[in-house]
Amino acid sequence: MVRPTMEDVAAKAGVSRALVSLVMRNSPKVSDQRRTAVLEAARELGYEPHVMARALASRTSTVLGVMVSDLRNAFFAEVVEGLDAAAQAAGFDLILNTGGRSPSRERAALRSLLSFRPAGVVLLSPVVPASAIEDAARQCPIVLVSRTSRASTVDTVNDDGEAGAALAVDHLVELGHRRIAHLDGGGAATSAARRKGYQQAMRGHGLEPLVVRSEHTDHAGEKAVHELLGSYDRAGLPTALLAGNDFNAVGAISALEEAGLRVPEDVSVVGYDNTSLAALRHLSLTTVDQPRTEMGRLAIEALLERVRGERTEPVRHLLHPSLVVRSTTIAV
Amino acid sequence: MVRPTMEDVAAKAGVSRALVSLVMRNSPKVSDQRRTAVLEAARELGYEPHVMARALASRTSTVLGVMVSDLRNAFFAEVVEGLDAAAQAAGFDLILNTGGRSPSRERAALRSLLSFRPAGVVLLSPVVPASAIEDAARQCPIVLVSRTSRASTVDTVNDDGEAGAALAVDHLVELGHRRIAHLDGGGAATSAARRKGYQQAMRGHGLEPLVVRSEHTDHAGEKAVHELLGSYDRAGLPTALLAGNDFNAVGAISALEEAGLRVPEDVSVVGYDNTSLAALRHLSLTTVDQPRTEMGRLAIEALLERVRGERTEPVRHLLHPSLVVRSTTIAV
DNA sequence: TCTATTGATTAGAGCGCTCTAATCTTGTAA
DNA sequence: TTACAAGATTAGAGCGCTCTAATCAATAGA
Repeated sequence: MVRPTMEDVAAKAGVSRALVSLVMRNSPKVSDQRRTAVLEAARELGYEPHVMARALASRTSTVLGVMVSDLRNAFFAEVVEGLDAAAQAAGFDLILNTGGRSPSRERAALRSLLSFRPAGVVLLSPVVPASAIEDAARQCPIVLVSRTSRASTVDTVNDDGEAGAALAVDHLVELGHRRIAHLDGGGAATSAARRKGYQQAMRGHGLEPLVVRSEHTDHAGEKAVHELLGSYDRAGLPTALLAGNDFNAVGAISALEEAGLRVPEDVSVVGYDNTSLAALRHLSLTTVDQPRTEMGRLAIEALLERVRGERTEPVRHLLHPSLVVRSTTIAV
Repeated sequence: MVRPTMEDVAAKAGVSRALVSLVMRNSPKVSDQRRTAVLEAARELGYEPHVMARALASRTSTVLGVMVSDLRNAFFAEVVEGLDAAAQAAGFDLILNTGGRSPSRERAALRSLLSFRPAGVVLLSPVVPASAIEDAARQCPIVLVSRTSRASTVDTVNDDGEAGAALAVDHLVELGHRRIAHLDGGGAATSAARRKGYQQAMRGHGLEPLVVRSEHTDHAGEKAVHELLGSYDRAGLPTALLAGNDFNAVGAISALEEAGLRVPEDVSVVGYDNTSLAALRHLSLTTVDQPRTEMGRLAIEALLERVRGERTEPVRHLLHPSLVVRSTTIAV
């Protein structure tokens, strides 16, 4: 289990440790002859540079911290995939943590990430207070995904939830719907924008908004529909629902079908996020797509710009969502 | 962005660096008076030990590498959650990579993990050849999840796919089904065991196995059902399907319903993995549950046993799956 | 009073690397 | 032949920490 060091490679190749270091960093100022000899020795010994020692000596890190609230949520998992792809492409490695939507656990997770002295940290929909984020930003560049910030030291990557919700409302109105309810995402960081976009779009069409408080789970979606069913008779029921996210939409669909209402014939349903769930032929959910891979890419990009000192002004990426029309929406 | 070091804390507290080191490691041989002073100084400066420097100096790592083939698969994402929880509890951090089911990318990912000199590495359903894994095992303890190995240097954590498939078959037979087809998982590492368990269970019940080649995606599930529909007339069609995993099952259900067959009235369907997908009320898929959190926990435990030198013999965890009966299976 | 003894503290080397500055080689121009 | 520039190589300090061994202080025993 004891791995060779640069010293071993140097001895084997008959050169100095410094020369091996130069070769390992692809320095151009090494003769071809020596380079070959060093590479050969390294290969024979199975030598690979020790990333941590390198980080310590060079005072630069190739590690990026990622805190994700919950990997079980397909949306987050897919953003992490995007982060990973972008990080790998840039030669960075991710150290990953989950915070479980608990402020105290998130705090510990963040502290743990920072103790690696990472080049930067990505926080995926964190629930810690803004002050904790600003404290962290004093230690290394921070990018927030799916959460906004006013601090000039942190960058943010979000989808334009207002636009996304409006997209969905426009689509439904175009299909002739007029009674369109929104199942609100509750405490989720993205809820406010989606709700606002919904309300504005409704009013823009001269329609009355109807917001039902809910959460980003399928169970909450069911409950919200039950509430609606309890409050309205069949004729007064909304003909379309804009759910807070895909999970919520699936729950809503369940409850509707259980109540004998067909989707989309009786009620149209639109989700949000376009998770892999929505794409399943079996569900074929009309939903608003957030470009997750792109979000991951932009987050890494923003981080690296700060790392390289290319920028000190904050950047606020507001990605344009797009509507993916599938089978859960239909003309009224 | 320049963070305080142990030296700074020592200066502020008026003690030596070594003493600060002792305090940071909770050594009992420090007087209460000094401990308080050091802790106070650390707090004021916002000092946190540098994990990498610590790793280098102590020649021990608190980092565990994790390579996951694909985070989009909810099963893997949930195992990673389990790994993270167990690692956090033991004071370890995860560095995470994706390999994208490509041997070359997995190789690079693994190399990248090893260059951190981690205490151990967890490989989640890797597709690299066994030799690459054994090479890695020469550098640090390796645990394989959802993949078997004969090497005495690597530990494995798997669910008992044979037992799981048999559980499903038994359930279906008990419901009166006799024509039960299996949609095979193709190249996936877990496929062979599930197929074997299915075949043995079928023969055990005096039934003829029928294996349809498929993959672990919903699209492949649809295709497999189309094949079945093309090969059998309505009367000869299997009355039950055991899919390779949940995604595959969902695809199969779609195709069945599209063909005018109701699930479960006409055809019962059983999935595998019990991903969050299966639990959605809307699908309510009968499926075989793998204890993912437990798998993550056992993987970390096995790793740490090797790290601590408590064990050199390989361990082969074969977890007992359980059947979760929901709404996609019914008596014939 | 002097020496053990115990517990608390610290000096200093070293982990595996990078980086600056110094040194060693060549080739070339005068 | 000498001087010098340019390129190739290396010595050595240092990154922030741990760890061993040494030192120091305070108490106890003779």
